[in-house]
Amino acid sequence: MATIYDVARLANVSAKTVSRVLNEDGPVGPRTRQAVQEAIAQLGYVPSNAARMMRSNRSGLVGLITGAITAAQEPTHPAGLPDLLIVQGIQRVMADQDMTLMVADTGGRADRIPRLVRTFLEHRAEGLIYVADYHQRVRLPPVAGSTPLVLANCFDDAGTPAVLPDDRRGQHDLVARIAAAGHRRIAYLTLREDMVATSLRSLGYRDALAEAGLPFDPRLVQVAYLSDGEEDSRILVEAIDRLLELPDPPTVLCCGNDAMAMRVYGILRSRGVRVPEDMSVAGYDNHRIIAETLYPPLTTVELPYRDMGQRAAERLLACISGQGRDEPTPTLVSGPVLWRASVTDRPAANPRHISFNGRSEP
Amino acid sequence: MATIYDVARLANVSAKTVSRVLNEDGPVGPRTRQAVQEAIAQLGYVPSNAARMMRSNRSGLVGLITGAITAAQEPTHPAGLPDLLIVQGIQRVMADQDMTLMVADTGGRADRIPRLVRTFLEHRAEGLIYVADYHQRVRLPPVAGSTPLVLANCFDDAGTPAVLPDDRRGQHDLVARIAAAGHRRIAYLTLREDMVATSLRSLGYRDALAEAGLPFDPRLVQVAYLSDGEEDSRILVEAIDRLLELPDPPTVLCCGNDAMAMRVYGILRSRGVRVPEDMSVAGYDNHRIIAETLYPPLTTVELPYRDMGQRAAERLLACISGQGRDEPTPTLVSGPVLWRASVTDRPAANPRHISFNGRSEP
DNA sequence: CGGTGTCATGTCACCGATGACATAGGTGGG
DNA sequence: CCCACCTATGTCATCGGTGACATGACACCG
Repeated sequence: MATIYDVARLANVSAKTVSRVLNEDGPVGPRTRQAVQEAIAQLGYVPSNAARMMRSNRSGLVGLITGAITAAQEPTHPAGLPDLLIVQGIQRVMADQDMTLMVADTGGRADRIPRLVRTFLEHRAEGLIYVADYHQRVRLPPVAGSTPLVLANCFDDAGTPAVLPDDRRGQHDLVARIAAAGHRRIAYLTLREDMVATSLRSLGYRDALAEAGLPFDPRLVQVAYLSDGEEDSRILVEAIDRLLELPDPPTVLCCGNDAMAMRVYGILRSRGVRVPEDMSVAGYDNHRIIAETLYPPLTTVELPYRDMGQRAAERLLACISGQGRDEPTPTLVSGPVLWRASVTDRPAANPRHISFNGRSEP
Repeated sequence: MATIYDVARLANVSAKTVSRVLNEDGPVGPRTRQAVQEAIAQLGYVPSNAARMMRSNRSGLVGLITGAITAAQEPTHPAGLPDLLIVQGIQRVMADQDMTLMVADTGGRADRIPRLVRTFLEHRAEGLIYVADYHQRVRLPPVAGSTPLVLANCFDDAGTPAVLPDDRRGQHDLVARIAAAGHRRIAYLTLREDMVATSLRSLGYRDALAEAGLPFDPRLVQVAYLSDGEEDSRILVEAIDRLLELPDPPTVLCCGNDAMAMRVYGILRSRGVRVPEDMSVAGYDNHRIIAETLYPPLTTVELPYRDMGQRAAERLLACISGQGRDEPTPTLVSGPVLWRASVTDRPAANPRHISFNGRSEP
């Protein structure tokens, strides 16, 4: 690859003059500039960032560490790739700032993180972002040096700047909206209990009930986590059957995520329960391919991954420029409720108790 | 950040000796090595890749350009993010080779590509990969210099090395398997006709019919592309209704992708047609969150994105090392048929003609 | 006991760009 | 008319590593 000296020789000027043309530094005569630009074009010269960096000490690089890319293939996370939307949001902000994003993937193995961090430090990344695939607590090895770190979709105990989804508020907004639509018996099928999102959303659910003046009925809350295996839908089936058999059954099922809602559609149909005529269903995540393609389209809450990425990027840039005071408060990001046809606006006051028998259709 | 000279001073040796310890170059005395390592640890020293690169001329970087990350948000591509799996496959191979992947996103605007390429060249990336979000023909600006380029999920007219899904074979394998299961009337609901995948898969469909000794009936092939808008499901509904009204209706519907299959489930159910008892359904892509979560689970063809990424990465590495002769032949990658419960293994020989009336359930 | 390796380490130049400073004309004010 | 000043350009050192080569201290061999 051609160097600045090759250009200088071809244009019959000094390397410094070429540098001036490139960076619009000091004054350059019009015909000299012309000659230099022609030489650059002719040689296909592209300046070397490495050499530049040695003097300026600015790499223009930001490192991103995620388990997202690889984790998506693991059956552990059936939800798939939504966390990559975070990467998207980050990428966009960085591109606007002329920063280049370097992406590394843990391959699902946390023990690789130190090596990745080291690689980024070798490239003198100006900051690092760690993106988790779902809202969780993490414990990362300390980053050597003064390179700032921001956590996205996760947090730690060390007060590292973090950007998190506002699960409590999201579930609250959804349930509040559902209550406003006239529903009084609102069931909640939760994800695994040990997930951060589950406990936060449960709080949001109760917040909204209280605000709406509705009583909290523990029988309406069921843990119905589905991992990948098919047999696990048994848990979900049983949970739904229990709800349907209640003397005063719910008129709407809020699901832990959209994938669960999709299964719920199938299960309800196999019971002869129509969605939304007999039973409304709501999800969480706004996993669009599901929510928009299902029939009827699914009412859900946007999990604002892209916004979170954007906020994380902005927070990191603030840290890099040194302006951002290192407030340990996590940034909470909330998304809107997306009201679609899967939840009726005026539920029947007292829906008839629906009988069913096994999996056969009515 | 500490330099090699800081380490040298602290360890009372020359910088070169530190370099030797780091790279296990020439011989170093045991106590000297010890002292150097302690100094490195104490200072948290990390060597600068930029400085290293200036001499060795090896950056260890590979540039990846994609519209994937941003395009996923656009409503144009309801399929979402599967192409990111390609990135995943690439990432894995590169990590194994101690290469760092730099990812840039076009934000859906092709006019940004030259700038991104330039950035990568400034960083002296040793090779570039362009990843498209669906199988298509592209036209990229030429990459200045001798930096090799590989196309993934797309191809051009210039003979640039490319890695592509074997759509023809995939559809063939699926239809062949379905025919082997005893189906004789196999319908095909295609994606948009102008897509590369559509024409290739149509060929595969006909290949398989011919092999199985089944006649080709043009009435069984319907263009049923669904873009994002809801009203477009009308096209799909009409296509299905036409098929159901045939005097000799199909026993199985092959869909252009899994998302379409998901809609087909809903439409069939609204017609009182049971899946798979009355009608089998197959998809394409193995979009796992759909295929595995639907009830019944969806028979589909794996679109081997991850493999494609891997192959693209390997091909690029071959180009970089100069071994790989620049064969302009595209690499075709095929994925397996995933046989699940949505297609019956022994269809009724002559399924009764199913009557329906509008959207009401039976 | 001198020559010849080998080991352990140091010296120096160089990779490609740029900052600090120098220099050579031309221009205008006092 | 001379000097201060601006414009256009060049010179040189430097950033942080590493390759090429040098050096000093032993050890081994004939």
